[in-house]
Amino acid sequence: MEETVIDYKNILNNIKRYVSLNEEDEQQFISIVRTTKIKRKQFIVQPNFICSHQTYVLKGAFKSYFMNDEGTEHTIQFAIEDWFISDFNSYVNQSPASLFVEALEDSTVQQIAYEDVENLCDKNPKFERFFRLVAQKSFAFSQRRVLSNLGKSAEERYLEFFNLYPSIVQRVPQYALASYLGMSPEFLSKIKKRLTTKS
Amino acid sequence: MEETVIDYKNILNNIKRYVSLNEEDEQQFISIVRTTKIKRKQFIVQPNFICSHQTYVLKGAFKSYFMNDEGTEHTIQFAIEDWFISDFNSYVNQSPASLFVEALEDSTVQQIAYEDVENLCDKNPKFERFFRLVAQKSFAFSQRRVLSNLGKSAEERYLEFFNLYPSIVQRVPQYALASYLGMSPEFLSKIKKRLTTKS
DNA sequence: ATAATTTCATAATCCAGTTCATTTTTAAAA
DNA sequence: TTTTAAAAATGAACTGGATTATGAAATTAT
Repeated sequence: MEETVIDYKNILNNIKRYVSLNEEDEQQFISIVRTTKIKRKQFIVQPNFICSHQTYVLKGAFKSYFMNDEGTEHTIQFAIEDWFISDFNSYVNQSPASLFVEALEDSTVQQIAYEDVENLCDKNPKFERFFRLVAQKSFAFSQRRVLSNLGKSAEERYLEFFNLYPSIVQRVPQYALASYLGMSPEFLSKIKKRLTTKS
Repeated sequence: MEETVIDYKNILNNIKRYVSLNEEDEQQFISIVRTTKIKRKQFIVQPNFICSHQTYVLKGAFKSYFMNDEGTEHTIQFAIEDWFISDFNSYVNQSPASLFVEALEDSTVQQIAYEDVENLCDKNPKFERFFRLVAQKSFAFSQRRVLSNLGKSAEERYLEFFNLYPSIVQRVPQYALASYLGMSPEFLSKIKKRLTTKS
């Protein structure tokens, strides 16, 4: 038999970085959270289906990626513990997704549905505030990331990512990382060799 | 003597795409808006200064750009009538900007200050909602833009931009557009020639 | 108007990164 | 454990787009 004590501490702490919550607020939020196990290689978002949930990673690892007409995979984001992941465009507009979101390991996630979130925001302005701040910070963060890569060579991009997220580099397949960093897997391989033989 | 009847219709309609406003809401919002004229080549945001306002373009055109260590200009965004522009990362975190925002023409803008916005959101949940939705949509939009350029050649990126924003192509300097599209001005010139001689 | 400054066009050369083809290593499945 | 499949490494040949340089055209300022 499997242990099923569900832990809301992490996701609640995440929220509390932006707004303070009392006991009742916490209960309101918990009531819309659904905890699920996801097997490696399983998809939680797929193109043409509407992305109905935001997913918080309690344990495990995911990648989101776009597949273009030629069938080339373009990695958009990685998510490990304490990160959110989704096809945000599909989620916000409740329109068909263009991304895959796939588990890279057996994982446990906590999901909240679009409608429940909207209702919660309606009912309790603290959450309206939380989701405003999160969206703003996420947008700001994504712009900062664009900036920090501007004019950088492939090697510089790899080094920057390695310094920021060493644990992710170990954990995800190298071809997915190459794709995320905007280079071919062969070239990333070459870079890594250059770096190890150099030092 | 200069005419100074200030027009709030446009910026209010922009808000009303997301939330409905009664007379009092409108007054609340108008009270924090400041209308200013900006001369061509004037900066409204500069690196190391905190970006204290969001700027709505009532008339005119702007670009935001990043200058890297080698002094190369990287255009991030254009804004013409009915667009907002700022260094959003600096604005949201009230941290020093890394972008320039510069007027490309003599312009008229309407600005709202960070603190006033936060107070307004506190006071009136409609605006909390509005700024949540805007941030979410902006983030979603920026992600969509990234996707639509993935795996595209320089020519395809130019064509896509041209189809979406023909008026901007006419209005902004070509080197700035090239920089926005992530190519050298020489190469954009080559592309345009290729396209005109082809047809 | 006209001088000064930006912006745009064109062409030759060059290189960072891709593509393709093969081999080796690692990990999943049975 | 063995089999099978997926991922990583390696190297040779190639290319999209950058760089550099120079002149022409268009704006802006005087």
